[in-house]
Amino acid sequence: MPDEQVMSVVRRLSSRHPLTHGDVDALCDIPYVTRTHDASAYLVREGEPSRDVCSFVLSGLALGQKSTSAGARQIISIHMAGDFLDTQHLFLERADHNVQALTRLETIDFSRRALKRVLLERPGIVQAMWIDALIDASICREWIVNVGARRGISRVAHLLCELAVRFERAGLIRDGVFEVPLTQEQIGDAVGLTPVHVNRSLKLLAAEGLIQRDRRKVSLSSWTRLREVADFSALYLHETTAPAE
Amino acid sequence: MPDEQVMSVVRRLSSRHPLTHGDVDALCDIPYVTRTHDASAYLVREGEPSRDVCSFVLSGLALGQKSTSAGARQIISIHMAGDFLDTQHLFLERADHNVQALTRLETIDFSRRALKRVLLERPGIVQAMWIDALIDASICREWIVNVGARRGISRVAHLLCELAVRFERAGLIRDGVFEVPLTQEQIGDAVGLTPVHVNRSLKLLAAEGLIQRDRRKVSLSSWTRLREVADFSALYLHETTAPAE
DNA sequence: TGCGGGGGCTAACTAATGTTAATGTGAGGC
DNA sequence: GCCTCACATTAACATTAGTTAGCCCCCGCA
Repeated sequence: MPDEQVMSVVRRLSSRHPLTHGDVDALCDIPYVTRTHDASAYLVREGEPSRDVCSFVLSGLALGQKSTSAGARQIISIHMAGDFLDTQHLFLERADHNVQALTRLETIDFSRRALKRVLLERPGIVQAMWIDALIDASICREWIVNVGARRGISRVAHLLCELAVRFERAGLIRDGVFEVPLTQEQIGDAVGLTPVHVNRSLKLLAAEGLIQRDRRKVSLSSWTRLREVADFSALYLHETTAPAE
Repeated sequence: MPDEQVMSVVRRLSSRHPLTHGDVDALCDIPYVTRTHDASAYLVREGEPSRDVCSFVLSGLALGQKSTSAGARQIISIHMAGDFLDTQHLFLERADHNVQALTRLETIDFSRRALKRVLLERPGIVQAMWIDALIDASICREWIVNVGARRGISRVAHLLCELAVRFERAGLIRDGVFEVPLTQEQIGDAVGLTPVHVNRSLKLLAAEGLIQRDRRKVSLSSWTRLREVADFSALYLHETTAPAE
């Protein structure tokens, strides 16, 4: 009988591509452990050999990030409950970015070797997992657009829109309110702005009545107008089940 | 006997992961046609269903790009001889970005359905192709850093470094000189700057003696110093065979 | 309860980049 | 061989975003 933790992995993969009973059984046979990481612990370091595990987030948030020689940090991905952490390194020998826990983080760590073996034997799992990795890459492309082609306030708004949609899907929103557990400096690192300018932008979004804030809790007062400012379209998230408007 | 065009695909995939004779035979059995696209022709359009072919570039350059509602265009990838064009949409139902020929472009177009079937039957090909897609995604991450965390002149320098390494690998460099077939406006669209600022930056790089320019022909006068300005490290390209320094 | 520190907030100033617009220049068409 | 057009170049000016710095507030901790 599969345990509940592995079932959340199965649910995720099934949402990407249908799995057979055999697929599910094979997944359940992969050796794994669950782990807890403290906030700000590093799971993966740029330049080091890929880990011998592949992690799936059960709770908490993690960040992907790289640094420049000038000391600037760029956040390149945000991972939440229900996301894999290592799909981008699954078949690469060396990590090209860091992965760091943002909050206390619970993960399932599968044996990478066993996972790869199962993948290569099972077309359904290959497709599900590959699709998952492709969607990560699609998000990455949208981030290039966000950071390269939009002005400050839109970048911040776009990040909020993306988090709202993804948190909603992950069940992290209660009564329209969600917590963005990023400091304003970290938001800046994600969208390519300084903390001061992030502050200005958030203040402006609130003043325009698009969002409401209380410390790090955010609620979206006008989804329509926020989307507009953010130039947000959920197409790039490739959700098969359309999220509520 | 496999023809020369398909062999260039085999070479590419073999460089990612070893293929068996059976893998090669299977690849050669996939139905394909070769096509020529005029400069600036669209191959893929954002929002449309994925094409029923998967293309591999034989010659010419292609761009991946998205637009914002404000009318700005962001180039998100550059594809040259030896690159696949569709790995990012292979298992997705809808295109999330445009793919456009930058120059006259020759491609091999494989039947997507047949390619997927062969992939799912052959672990070696899955790995080779998946690795190829993962490296595309790694480049994408570095582009986020470039556009989000570096100042103008470094962004331009970084793009030149990347093109130099990739062109070298694709055999497009003669006597240290290569042609960047992008207008300065297009360079700007790739690195998130206006054409005026790209011009300023190129002029400055030339004045500092890091590059030499003659129209769109570029040669790197000081690879070491250019790398330094660009904050360039080739790690993210995941080349297994290290390129000459 | 007092302290210490991190993060939020704001202001004043600076620097980087964008905008607009005018001019130059080379390549291809007729 | 000239015209035309797209692109490159440059300058002057406008705007956005970065920098520096100080204060405040909340929270955890002694």
